[in-house]
Amino acid sequence: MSETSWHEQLRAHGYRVTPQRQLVLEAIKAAEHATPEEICAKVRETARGVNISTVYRTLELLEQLGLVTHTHLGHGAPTYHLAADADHVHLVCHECGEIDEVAPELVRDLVTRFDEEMGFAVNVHHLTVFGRCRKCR
Amino acid sequence: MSETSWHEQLRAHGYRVTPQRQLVLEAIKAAEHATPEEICAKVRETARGVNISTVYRTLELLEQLGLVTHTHLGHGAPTYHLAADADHVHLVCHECGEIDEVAPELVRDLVTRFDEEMGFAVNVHHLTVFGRCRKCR
DNA sequence: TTCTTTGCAAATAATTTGCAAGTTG
DNA sequence: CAACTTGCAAATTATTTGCAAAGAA
Repeated sequence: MSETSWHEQLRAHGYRVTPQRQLVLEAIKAAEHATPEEICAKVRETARGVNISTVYRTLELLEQLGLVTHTHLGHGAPTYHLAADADHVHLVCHECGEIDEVAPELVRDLVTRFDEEMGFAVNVHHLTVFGRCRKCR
Repeated sequence: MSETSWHEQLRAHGYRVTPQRQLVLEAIKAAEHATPEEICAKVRETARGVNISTVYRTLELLEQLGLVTHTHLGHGAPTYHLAADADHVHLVCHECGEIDEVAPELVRDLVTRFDEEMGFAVNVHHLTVFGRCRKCR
């Protein structure tokens, strides 16, 4: 997504472009699997701080606009990604906690099947599959 | 699972059979998709109360013994099931929140594929697939 | 200038923990 | 009775909300 594209996407919906929103989006770009708290910390490293509640509000907004997505990799806080980078499925090992990312092709049949057999459109970006990895079996 | 079987399973691991543990297990049996808070409330309906921290500790124990499992059906608290009843995959609609359960056969190919291609053993009980249901598309 | 957004502090929700008192085997 | 469990209250963690001040268009 280009630099200006999301500016316009915000404005088109009556929202404003603010430094805080830019900083949060850049932090998400820079970090894979960042929780709200981590995003907040990351922003503080490089610039003036952004309040944690602003982070929450910004994430909600960016997700609603389709710029970012989130998934749950465990018990704690959800993790956010750029929607453009999110085209993968997460594998999480219950045992060692390792997180792996695999191509969405691996679940293509599943998506097709759910669609055809029950009219359910799977959100692949949100999909996290738990189990036991090769090393921990 | 028989009445005595889990008693022995507890004892075999050095744990004790207590009324609280029985009540929690029965509440899970009676309710589908119960959160810790709901389990606590359910127990209070029918008998002397059980403290919420006891519920948490009991759930952790029962899960560790393989008697119950949990999954995440949304942002809030996780939901627990009897492991014996948990042989299904959850579908959750982002839009209307409806929760559906489908047979694990629908994901059998996925399980096989992850196993063969990456040595990853999928925990089907924990699997929740988010998306958009027929009505909300 | 007008309407949106932010920061801050306080409110909620979801868990977890320490510890003395109660219970099981 | 010794070891395990529970209840209770307090501490944590994650998230949300109200509101006045600051900022974008």
